Amino acid sequence: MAKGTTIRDVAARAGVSISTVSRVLNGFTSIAPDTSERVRDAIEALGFRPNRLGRSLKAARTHTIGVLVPSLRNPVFADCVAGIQIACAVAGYSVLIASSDYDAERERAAVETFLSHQVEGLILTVADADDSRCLDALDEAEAPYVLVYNQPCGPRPFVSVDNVAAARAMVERIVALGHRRVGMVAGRFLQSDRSRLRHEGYRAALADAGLPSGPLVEVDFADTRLAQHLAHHMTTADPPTALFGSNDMVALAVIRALRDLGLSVPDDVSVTGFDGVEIGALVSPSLATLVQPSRALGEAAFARLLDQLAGNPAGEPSLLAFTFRPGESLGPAPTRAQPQRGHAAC
Amino acid sequence: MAKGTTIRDVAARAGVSISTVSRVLNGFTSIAPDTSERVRDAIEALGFRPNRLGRSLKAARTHTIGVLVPSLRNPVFADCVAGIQIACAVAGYSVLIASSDYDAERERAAVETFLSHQVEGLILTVADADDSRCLDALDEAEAPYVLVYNQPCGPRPFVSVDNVAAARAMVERIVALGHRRVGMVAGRFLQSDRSRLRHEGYRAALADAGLPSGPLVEVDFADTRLAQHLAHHMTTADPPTALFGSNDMVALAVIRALRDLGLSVPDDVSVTGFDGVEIGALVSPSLATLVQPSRALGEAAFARLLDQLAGNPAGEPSLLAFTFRPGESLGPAPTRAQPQRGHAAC
DNA sequence: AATGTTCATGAAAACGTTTTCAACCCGTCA
DNA sequence: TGACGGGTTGAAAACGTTTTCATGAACATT
Repeated sequence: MAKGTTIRDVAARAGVSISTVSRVLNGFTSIAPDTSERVRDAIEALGFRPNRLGRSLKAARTHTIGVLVPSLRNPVFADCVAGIQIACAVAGYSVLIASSDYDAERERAAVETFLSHQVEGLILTVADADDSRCLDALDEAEAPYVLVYNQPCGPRPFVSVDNVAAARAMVERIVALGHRRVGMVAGRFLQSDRSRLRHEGYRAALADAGLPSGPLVEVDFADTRLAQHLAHHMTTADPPTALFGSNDMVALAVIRALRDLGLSVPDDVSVTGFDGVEIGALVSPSLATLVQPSRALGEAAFARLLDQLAGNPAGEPSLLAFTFRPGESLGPAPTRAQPQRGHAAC
Repeated sequence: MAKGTTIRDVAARAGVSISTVSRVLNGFTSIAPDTSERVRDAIEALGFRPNRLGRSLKAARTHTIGVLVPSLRNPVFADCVAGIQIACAVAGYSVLIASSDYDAERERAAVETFLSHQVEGLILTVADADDSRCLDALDEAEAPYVLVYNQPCGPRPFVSVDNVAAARAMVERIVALGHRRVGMVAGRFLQSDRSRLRHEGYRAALADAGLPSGPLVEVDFADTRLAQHLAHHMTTADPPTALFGSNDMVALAVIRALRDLGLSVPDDVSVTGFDGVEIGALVSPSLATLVQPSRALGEAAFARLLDQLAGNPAGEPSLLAFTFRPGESLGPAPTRAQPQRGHAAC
């Protein structure tokens, strides 16, 4: 296709009008068999590829959605996007993608761009689904969207697991193994409402068990000095025997940091994650975690969006089931006889 | 913006023609200050957002690129896409994304879709850059593109590391540690020309050292029965003492499989990877690997594409530097006294 | 006072489609 | 034979922009 073959060229070559070409392209009305064939030949010969800009402009349908996630570098989002892609490919939708890096301003910018592209809908994970300028913008523009991973209190459509219940389930398992002092290492609450909700579940589970909340360490998502932060809490008189990571990436970093501190997982400290990224099962010690069905979440989000596009009302809450995945990183609480210290020498 | 505010509405409200609105929007020609302000007010009041379809159609510029990778679930690609996204955001480009799942037919389909969207260029990783229908299609359409990770023999523009040299460097380090029998676990050659090139480097390094090539295990990317395949090779009379994985995901799976076989890494068998995905540094044993600058590759690919779009000629080869990252998975060859067997009992 | 020059603006064409409307050709039915 | 109807087709409008061209006004130059 020599850089700009248009429907007009096809029409000329086939000796018909552009209307006819358009018709064989979209094929709803009846056309004479030989005409159809001539047109098809011309299309083939010229390597004609319809220009979606023209088509979309006229038809007011782009068959394109926008997907916004905090970062593709967290496998949980990459997996979800993969799910979305699969569903989109099947349904004939294209995907515009952007990452916010957990930043509200970049969320805004991305949404703005998506809207100018006339996407038919959006799937997104935002920092805070109950207080989000970009979601306000979407509401005002009356643009269909579905949140994924976010679990707002408000009426916004979302697909996720029940974060509070899931975190609670996780912590209950920790407690059941005899741990009495359980800390949490969480992604920044301001950057992740999920982190906040999981903390809520964590506290509830501990409260139910009559246990105090352990230390809470809030960390940035790409924090390289995690060991230092942890050291502070692990060298007290009564350090936690288990740490609940608000997501798998955090949990894996925690395990690494503990090892750097000379602590053994799970012999000295147990660590659990949240998300169920595939890699957690491959590492050693394997990561005990709470599995979200990431790919299914993506697919469900898209299905939900299609529903909205079809004009169906919002529908039910869309909470998907989570599961627990056991792993070597979670063991019974160590006997209290000899609390471990951070460094052998002191 | 009430679902369809157009430049015409803005013009009407501001009491000017649409040409004038367009001009303040794009702002190259001079306009009277008060006119400009009135228009700007109208835009603000109506929440007007220019429709890119119209704009792109007329201007023949979409400011959009297409990105095609085998799978976002492999962090090496996710990282690269993240790099592309950063560069795109800076340059004001939008990103259409698709995954091929290592399948040539899906590569075709994705490229076809991208072209119909009138992307200005593409960045892609294909199964085989020297024999690819989808690249042929791009060449024929005269669409600008840059390969990333692929390293074709032919004249196609690419950005990557030198796979052969990098694999060779990796294997030289293995050999330097006393390993005499080095196997390779590789992604399917048909699905990954990188895998093929790395195998080439592996063989060259062994040949240089006067060593025979060890067993080669080709695996699918989502192979769950890796342990079975490996068992076959690890239970011979003279099993390899080191395994070179063609990428980090494979290497991590190998480590896991070896553990399932009752073998210790690195005491019984050393394992190395290729890619340098972040997670490899977090796991235990940490993965010795050859680091590709994935994010930089993405950024460089986009820079290169921009160059092409600006009409600059192809330019130099674009081979980025790789580095070696040590890790616990690679140790000295075990003394040959007592070759390990797969299972304790037999 | 006549003639340029510049500046600000509007009218209209154009981008590549889809879609409405009308027209034509043919055969069928009364 | 004349009206009717279905099956095919074309002409032209429309989608929301950008851009060319033309116009008029204000101003400076002779």
